[in-house]
This record gives sequence, structure tokens and C-alpha cells, in this order.
Amino acid sequence: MRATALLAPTLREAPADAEVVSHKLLLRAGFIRRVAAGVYNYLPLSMRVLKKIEQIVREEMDRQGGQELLMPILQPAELWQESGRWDVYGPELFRLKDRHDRDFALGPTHEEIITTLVRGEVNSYKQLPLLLYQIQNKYRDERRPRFGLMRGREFIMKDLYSFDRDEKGLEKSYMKMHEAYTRVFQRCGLHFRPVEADSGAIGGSETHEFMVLAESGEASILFCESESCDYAANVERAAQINQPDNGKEGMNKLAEKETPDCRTVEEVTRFLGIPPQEIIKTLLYETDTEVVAVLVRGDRDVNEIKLLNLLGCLRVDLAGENTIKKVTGASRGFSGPVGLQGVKIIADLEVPSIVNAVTGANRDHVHLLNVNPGRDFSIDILTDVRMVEAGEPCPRCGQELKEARGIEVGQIFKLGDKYSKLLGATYLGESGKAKPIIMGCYGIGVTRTMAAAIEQNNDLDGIVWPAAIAPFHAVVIPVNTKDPEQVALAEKIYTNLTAAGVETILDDRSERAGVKFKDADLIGYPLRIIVGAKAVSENTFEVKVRRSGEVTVVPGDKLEQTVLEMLSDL
RNA sequence: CGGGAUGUAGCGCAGUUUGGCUAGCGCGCCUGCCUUGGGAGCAGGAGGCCGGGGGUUCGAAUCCCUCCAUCCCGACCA
Repeated sequence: MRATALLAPTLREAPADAEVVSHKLLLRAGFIRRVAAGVYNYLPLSMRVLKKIEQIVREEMDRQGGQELLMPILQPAELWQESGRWDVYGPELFRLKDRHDRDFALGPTHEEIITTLVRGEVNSYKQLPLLLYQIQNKYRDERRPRFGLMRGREFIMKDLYSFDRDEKGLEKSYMKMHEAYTRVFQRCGLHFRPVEADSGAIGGSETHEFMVLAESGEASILFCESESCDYAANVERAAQINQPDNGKEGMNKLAEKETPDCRTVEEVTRFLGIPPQEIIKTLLYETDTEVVAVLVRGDRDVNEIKLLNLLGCLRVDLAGENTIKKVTGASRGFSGPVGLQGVKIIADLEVPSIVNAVTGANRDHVHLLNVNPGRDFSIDILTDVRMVEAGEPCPRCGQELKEARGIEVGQIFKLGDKYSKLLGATYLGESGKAKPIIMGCYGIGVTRTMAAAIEQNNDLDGIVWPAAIAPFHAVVIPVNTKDPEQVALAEKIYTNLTAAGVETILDDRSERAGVKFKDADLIGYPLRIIVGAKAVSENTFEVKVRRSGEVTVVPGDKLEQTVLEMLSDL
């Protein structure tokens, strides 16, 4: 490819409406242009990267026995109504009508379509297991599209669905995908971590997210620092170690204390001169059907995801002032479990071992001292409902947990029989009895992976592509395009490298060298080969590695071989 | 959806407070000269429904109303 023929409009200044680094660089380096919020044109450089990621994904899916197919983006409402998700999915589902006023949706995911397909075509256990996948555009009308390609409304995703006879088969498929995903992100040259995650609204039991580690990641993950332990979890999911009940020695007599205007844990600790660990924080949550009190240690935060799962409801919200007043008789900041009537009391595992705790008194400007769980109030549900923090012991091995930030680029899910039951996808077992097909679903955000790769691989000058997904492997730059010898030489090595299988771009623009260097850095080609005066006089070429900045002078007859060797190390 | 901000040439911005010449600047783009190892220089040039609509006014980028779009922060997600 010649630079003069390539549509790669680089910008000297980053567009003002880009904030995150991948968005800025994708725009500046001429990879994408915005069409609408969360909707982009993918220019030729992008297309090359996306195709490479897709190819890696394809190869790894196929390696595990996956079969590629293609399902429609445009999906009739009936299928979504049948699964119940036409109502449940909410405003995130793009909906439209055809000329006959029939409802359709743009597919945000394909459980409905594929389960219906398999329902019709698979009847016998002999046809299972199946791994079916596609790579195509997905549509989600996000509340807030942002961060360029990281959260678009239209994005490319690989979605694979597994169909098995039973849980054992599902486990096998799940492991295959776990391995496939690990290989995919390894081959893409990314630093990543599979983490345990919450299964959320899609339902199902076990799920892992594949996180590309980057400071800018939206997700916070906790992982065990021990070499031998591979525990890693999304903070939403991270579990705490079981707390020992260290007895109830030295319980003091319950007492009241005036605490004027002390509503927050911070205010109470300052006023009373006690550490927050001695406070039991009481938070009231409203669900669709009830109000519950959640108790955590004063220095902890409630994990609303855990609470949601515990209560099995769709939403929990912190109660408003009115509800608090109705339930406790006091205003916000003075709630406590002692004497609290008519609401379920849910306590975090740490709560029972707090001796002589401070809580709200359910009266304005009063707190209780020497509150002891069990003696002064009873707990309805004792469970893990709080956020686990870095520095706490790993729930598996007890070593310290560390924190990192990540970008979720893939997720694997055990669905079980959820969709097969809803949509009636069954097969006949050997006994001749109909059983629901056991399913799993597995997604990789292809466009997001491209963005994540940039988030993880960039410097002040631009993108630093891992060679496996770089749009081109190398750029050949003749320093002076007015020098016919340099141009001829550049043409020659461009031809030779291309013939040797190196994806090469020849920067044949009659720009000054500096301009070409800047663009090369910005676009992030892994290798740069400079054809200058010395190349003409001595037949030696400078090969510069984008990532390290390291320059190697290579004689002309060794060039192709050296470049190939260097690439295999990137 | 709540909160904040922005919309002027392909990109980055000034001008708007206090209405008034032909709407400016830098980069990019085109032509020519010159230059060619890190976004050079000189000269000439093209490019604007000042987000849209409505209003106020002798006169609107500027004031008022309204709609739209985009970005950022929160609750959701590949």
C-alpha cells in the first residue's frame, strides 16, 4: 500500500470532543470518524485492524469446534415477545416498524434468533453439542454512548452460543471458550485477566469477564497477589473471607448519646472520637416491593449488586427522606437497627463481631452507644453484602488482594436452560424423553478490543500497535522524495518486504521527513524503515522499533530476514 | 434519565458580556518558489445558512423563545 493512495487523514490537533486516549488517537491517526453519538465510520486503517482481530477470533473459535454462521440484525418483535425480553430489555433495544406497522428490533444480542433456529433444526442428542458463532454489528441504544469506540451504540461483536445436552456438557463448552478467549487476547498481544463476574440481568450462573488491564478502564477488579492462586474478580463480585466471630467479651450497657447534626459516619466519628470500624452503618433500601435495612461496618460500602442478587429483584435504590422518616421515625443519618420494626434487617458478615458499636437511635440527633448485635437487635439475614477492598485477604487463599482497572472486552456465560425453556428448545435424549438444551453464550467486543488495545498501548507520540493487530507491520520512509535514488531504493525494499510477507506501507508522499515520522508514530506501525542518504551510499537501512524506540542499522541483503525476525518478537 | 458544558471553514479556537464596517486567527487544503533526518519558510488563493426555526430591532454570530446535536460527570453494559 502506498501512503499517497491511502485514506488515512491524520490530524495535528485532537478534536475537542474526545476525552479518552483511544478515542483521541483513533480520530487523530485517521482510523475513525464520528457519524452520530456512538456511531462511527471505520476508515481503511481501522478496517485492517478489525479484520485482524476478527481473524484471530475466528481461528480460535474454529479451533474449539465453533461453526460460523450469520444471523439477521433486523429481528421481528415476536421472537423477543416470546422470550419476554421485548418488555424487559427496555429502552436499550432499538425498535422500529416496517411499512405494515409491524414491530422489529435491531439485534443487541442473538439468543432469541439462535435458540429459535436450533429449536427448529436440532431434535436429537446426536446433534449435540454445537458451538455456533457470528461476527457482526450489534445495536444497543445506550443511555450514554461515550469514550469513542469503548461504548458505542453500534459495535462489532463476536457472539458464540453453545448447545449441550446437560450441565456437564456446558461445563466443557465453557472451558473451551475460556481457553479460546485466553488465546485470542494473548494472540492480540494484550495484557488481560479473566475475572469472576456477576451474571446480572442476562441470567445464568457462572460467568467470567475478560479484562484488558488499563488505567482508564471503567471496571475495577481485585486479584490475588499470590503466584499460586488465580483468584480475580470484578469488584461487584469479589467475595470477602468468612469472618470469625471473635466472641462477645466486654459488652457494655446500651446507652444514648446526643449527637447534634451528626449524620454521616465521618461526622459521628469526629464527634465521638472513635474509629469508623466501631460504627454500624444502617442504610435503608427500597426495592420494587419492600424496604430493607442493610448494615455494614462504618468504613465499608454496600455492594448493591450483591444486594440485588440476594433479594432477587430488578432494582434497589437508597430510600428517600420520606421513606426513612416513615420507617425509622427519624431523619436521614440517625437510622439504626435497634428497635427497628417492619423491615428486614440484612447484615454484612463483619457486623456480628463488632462489640459495643455505635448506631443511629432512630431519633433525630441521637446515636446509641454499646450496641451489640444479637443482644440489642436480631439479624434476619447475615451475608456478604459489601464491597470488598484492596488489601483484604483473598477469599480463596488468604493472601492480600490487589486492585487494578480493566476494560471488559469479553464475557462468557453459562445460561443453562433459561432461553431453551422460554423458547421451547428441547431435544430427545437416548431414553426418548424431551429435555431442554443447555446453553451458554460468549461475547467478544471486536471494536472495543481495538480501542482497548490502544488504551493499553500508546505513548505521547501516538499508538503503539501490538504487531499481531497492527494495520501494517512496517512503514518504509524515503527521507527525501526529490532524490530519485532514495525513491527507487524505497520502492525496491517495499516490493521485497511485501513479497516476503511483511505488510508494508510505502510513505511515498512528498512531505518533509518530519511529517512522515510524526504520522508513522501517530498511526503506530510497529517497525519503521528509513531510506536516507546512507541507504544510497552504503546500502544500509535504519529499522526503528516503535515500542522501544530502538534503532538497528541493517545491511540491505539482510533486511527482509531481520524485519521478519523483529516482527516475531513484537 | 438527572447534573454540567459546548455548537463560528476539514481541525483547533477568538469574536457574543456592552447588537453596528466586507466575520477573524492558527493549522490543514490548492498554486508557485524554496526546503527535505522530527509536524520548515515566502508569496498568492479557495473554503462560512456563525447548529436549525421563530422573534425583537433600522440592523443579530451577539438579545429573547424554541428545537436539534455533541461532549463531560452519575445510575447501566461487549
